[in-house]
Amino acid sequence: MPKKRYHHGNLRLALIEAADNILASSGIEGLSLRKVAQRTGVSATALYSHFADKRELLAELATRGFEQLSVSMSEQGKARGAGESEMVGLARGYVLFAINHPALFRLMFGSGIDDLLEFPALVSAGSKSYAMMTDSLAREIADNGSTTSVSVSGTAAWSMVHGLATLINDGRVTPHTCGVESIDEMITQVSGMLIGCQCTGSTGSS
Amino acid sequence: MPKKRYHHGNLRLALIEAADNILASSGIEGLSLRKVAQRTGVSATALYSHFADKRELLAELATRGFEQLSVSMSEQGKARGAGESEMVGLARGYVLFAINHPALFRLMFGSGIDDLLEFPALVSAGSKSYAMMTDSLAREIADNGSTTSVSVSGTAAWSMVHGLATLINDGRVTPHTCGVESIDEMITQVSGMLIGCQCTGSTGSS
DNA sequence: TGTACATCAGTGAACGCGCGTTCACTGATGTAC
DNA sequence: TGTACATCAGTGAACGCGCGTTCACTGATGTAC
Repeated sequence: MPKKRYHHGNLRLALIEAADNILASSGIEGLSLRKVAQRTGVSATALYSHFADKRELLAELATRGFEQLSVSMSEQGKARGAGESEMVGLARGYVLFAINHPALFRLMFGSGIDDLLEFPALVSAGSKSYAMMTDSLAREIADNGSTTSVSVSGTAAWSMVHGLATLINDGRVTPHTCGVESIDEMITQVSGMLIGCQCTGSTGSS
Repeated sequence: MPKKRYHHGNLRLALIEAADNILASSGIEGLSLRKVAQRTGVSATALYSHFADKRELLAELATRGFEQLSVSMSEQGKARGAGESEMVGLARGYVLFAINHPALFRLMFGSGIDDLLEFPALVSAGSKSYAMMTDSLAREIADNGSTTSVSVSGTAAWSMVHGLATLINDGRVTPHTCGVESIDEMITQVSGMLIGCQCTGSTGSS
């Protein structure tokens, strides 16, 4: 590929990757179209041949983020240690993705994109991680004969995992506050409590 | 109090309240000093007699937010239903605060303020909610003779409650996806699983 | 009680900045013949 | 194989905007005497 051509070749992909890098290093508020263009070595407006506007670029980033999240979850789900439930593996994949891509994770879940319902690919990619968790959980529950409903357990599991990821990224919990040695141990210990949850159910009566 | 005076009387408080209203209605990205001044009926720069810069105002908002959060938790902790553990009450107070003040909640935990360690009042107010949870949890655990460490249980509990609040605010879970009738039932059901967690501990061996 | 004066809360014009987006354009490319 | 031409990716100047912050200032206030 020669050094300088008028046509880029695959500008769309190059723009996405540049945006991804800027997002990772400067956060969502540091991500401007002008910086994306500059890093790609292209005029500030070349981007409009590939995206309608900024929101469309952000939606693309978020969609790809959800795909990476699913990959991370299923990888860790397969690679889990002996005696660990699949749920713990998925949880580890979820949290590891979040702490390796904090700004992207924030973009995916935060209100960074106004009307995300306008982007069906984003919505469906987003649902996939939840489905992976609840499917796995349904299997565990069936094995255990628990009485707790899958949808409540699924919400609780997703909440715990998502909350842990968020609190770590925001610096609110650390291995030190959790009384363990490493982030990895924190993930394992906390997500290990998930199975305990759906075995015993709530102690609240009423 | 006469209608128009050169000196406001309590401009600092009025600015904080205006900022709070704008935050609630327009979100963090819609909150500018000029709008705060305009809503307060004061020149754009009057604010600088009371705050060093925008960050200081945001830090004040977040600090007050944490104080409100603590109040909500202890109120709901006291008002909990018969048979419910204190933990469930605290969790309900936490989530209700979050969904009643979504933008403020995001400011408090998100990375909206650059160097929040510079604001000791904010840091200590922020720690209080966590302490309330872990203290309550420590009491429950002592009652139950569980073997799980308080710090791991505390992290797990906070994670679940914080995650639920966040996912509700981001529109990722709803009563419908959770298979229940109302937000309130969702809070009760999900946070009710907390006690189950610290009773049984992890099933993971290793 | 009346006056002089220091204090400082609030003013208003102005600054420089980076932003997303528009517009008419230019030039490289691939295809039809 | 060579040429004409339609396509459209990428250009560059310009737009209007709202922003945080600065600066020298003004005028209300409370206090000392």
